Formats: sequence, structure tokens, C-alpha cells
Amino acid sequence: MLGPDFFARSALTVARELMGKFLVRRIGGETRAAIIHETEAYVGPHDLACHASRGRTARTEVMFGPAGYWYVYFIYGMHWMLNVVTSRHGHPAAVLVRGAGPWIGPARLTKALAIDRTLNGQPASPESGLWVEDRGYRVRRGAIRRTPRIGVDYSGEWAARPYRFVMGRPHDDELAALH
DNA sequence: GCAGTGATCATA
DNA sequence: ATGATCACTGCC
Repeated sequence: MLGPDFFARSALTVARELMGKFLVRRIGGETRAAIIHETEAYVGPHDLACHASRGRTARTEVMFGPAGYWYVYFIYGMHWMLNVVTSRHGHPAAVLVRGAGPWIGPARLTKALAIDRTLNGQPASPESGLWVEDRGYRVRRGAIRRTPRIGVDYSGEWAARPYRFVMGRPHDDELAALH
């Protein structure tokens, strides 16, 4: 399991390093794991696309705390977004998990893994039922593309920054070789 | 292309 | 109390 040391780095570093790691969900007696292939970094209060840039509020509170906790919020009246808090305590930053396993799109992912507000503020560890593991998948350096983030056109110059990371999804036989 | 859907936050 | 906004998706 990846713990606080993994997440207590810059959002950009964590967003890149999450490529190829596994998001693991335990619901009831069942455990499901999905390889992460798309993330976005929200780097701090100066980042106008980051929710924390509009101040410390009830919603953004968890981002101001220590790294390695889930930040889950509701958007467009329908969708849950999954983020993990990064960086140092007091510096609000997070990584949005946009795609994992067969699920493309942040709201489809949370729907498939039954992620909602009950996970907000919970630790990324088995005690919350949602955590991240390194299962040995190694991403080729050239396999990661960077693009601007999706849906943040309102954020001026920050909209163009290449803070989205996308990895080609591995084939089934590559995944079968992992434990 | 754009409607749906409701929490959140600023304004009052 | 009211209204604008929204890190999306699915259907036109």
C-alpha cells in the first residue's frame, strides 16, 4: 500500500507517479483493483484551476490537511470526483484520478467503484476501503503523455499548463503477469 | 451541440 | 434567500 510518504510530494510528481499504480476498492466482502491511467495535478492555492485558489471553505478543507487523504466532491448535480491530497500539510494541492482500469472518465470511475462523499476526508488506506498499491507494473517513460487539464478553461494561463497525465492502457496479458 | 441536476459559495 | 457556477456525461 502507498502511504503518506508517497503522497507528501508535489501534486505534479504524484500525478505522474500514480500512472500504472492500482486503485483498490473494498466493498462488503469484495475487492476490486483498477490500474490508474489518467490523472491531473492541482498544484496549490496559486493555481487558478484548483478549488483551493478560492479559499479555505468547508468543501476544500481536506486539501489543507496532510497528504494521503481522499478529497471527494459532487459536481453538476450528478457526479462524484475522486482526488487524493498531496504536498505538505498546510499547502492545499491534490491529484484528480480521472481514469483507471476499464473506466474512462472521472465520474464513471467513481460510479463503478461506489465512491461518494462518505470517503471525503478518509485516509487512502484499507481502513477506508479505498487505497493505492504498487503491483509492479512499470510504465515506460515515453508512454506517458501530458496535456492541458480538462474543463478548466476559466483559469486563464493555468488552463494551458500540461498538468494532465495519460498513459496507454496495458493489455490484459501484461496485467495477468502481475500479482 | 446541449440539457440534466443539486451542492456550494458569494452576495444581500 | 437568491442566483451563478460547475475538475461531467449521455443523448441529440
